[in-house]
Amino acid sequence: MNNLMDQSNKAKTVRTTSNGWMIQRIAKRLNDRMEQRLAVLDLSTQHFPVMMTVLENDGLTQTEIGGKFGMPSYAISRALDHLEAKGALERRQHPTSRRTHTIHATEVGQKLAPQLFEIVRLLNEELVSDLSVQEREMFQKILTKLV
Amino acid sequence: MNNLMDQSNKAKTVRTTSNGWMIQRIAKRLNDRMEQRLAVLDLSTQHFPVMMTVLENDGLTQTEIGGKFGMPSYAISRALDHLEAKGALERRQHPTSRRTHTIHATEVGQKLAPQLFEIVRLLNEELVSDLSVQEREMFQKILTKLV
DNA sequence: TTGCAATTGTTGCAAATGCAACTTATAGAA
DNA sequence: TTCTATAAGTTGCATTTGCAACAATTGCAA
Repeated sequence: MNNLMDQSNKAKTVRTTSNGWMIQRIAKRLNDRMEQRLAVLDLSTQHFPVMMTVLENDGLTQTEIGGKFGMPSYAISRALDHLEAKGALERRQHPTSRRTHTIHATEVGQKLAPQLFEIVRLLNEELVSDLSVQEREMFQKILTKLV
Repeated sequence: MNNLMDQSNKAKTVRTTSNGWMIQRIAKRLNDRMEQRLAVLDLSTQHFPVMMTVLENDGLTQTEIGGKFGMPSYAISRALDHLEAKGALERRQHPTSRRTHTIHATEVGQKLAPQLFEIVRLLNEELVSDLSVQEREMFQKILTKLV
């Protein structure tokens, strides 16, 4: 009986102090909000990092894109299918390798950029709205260390 | 042309400074490791919070469990199906409401508790292993504020 | 020069998930 | 007392995702 009280207390301690659990909670909330805002642009959080990576580096291969943030090739392929279908990106034949594509933003894709940046800015602002300036600086420093 | 350089630089800035993006990266890594460790116990990250909630509060209804951490009823139902099938939890008839269940940990479920606590402890330790004591304290304080 | 292990990317299929419709039951307004 | 809106929970179905098999291609060791 005392042992069950121990377990109950431990479970409560996990819920209230586990950094991992809190990060998951926060990440889920962020992801849900991100999905909402991206849906308006006919995008999802699967498309977003691909789009952003190509906006930063025009001409990467699919393997390189996936390598930038750990997304498997089948998911890259599917995200590109969607982004290509909506005219935001295009696959081009690699100059020297017939089995490889290079991925390029189109004008449509470039026009998405400011909207994506704005979504990011707003969600990040909302995320830290209750933190002091010092806490914000420390938070970013720590996150940078953990990534 | 200059505008494309701007967008490329902005995309890079997002990648390297966005708290939201970094949180998503960290959360994904944590989730992946959690899935790995839970798989050994024939559990997933969908089952974990349900199990932990019941270990903390024996006898909650499904609606109450879902309300604790924002999990929809159909997902609670499915997680309970699995946990019940593996003998870790049991649904009981609510004493005064025929359409409601109360959820209880079984002995099998209670035996899972120390293993779950240990998984949490190890992953949390690994998470902050590169942080100083001061950074760890600040990090937890900030996360508690953001949740 | 040749052969094969590895690479790049795609896709079929099974499993998981999101959603809405559904059933049974109940609280409370009329 | 009766009726209905809401509640608790389940599940069918469409969509998404994970995985592994696959085709075409290439780099490099033998």
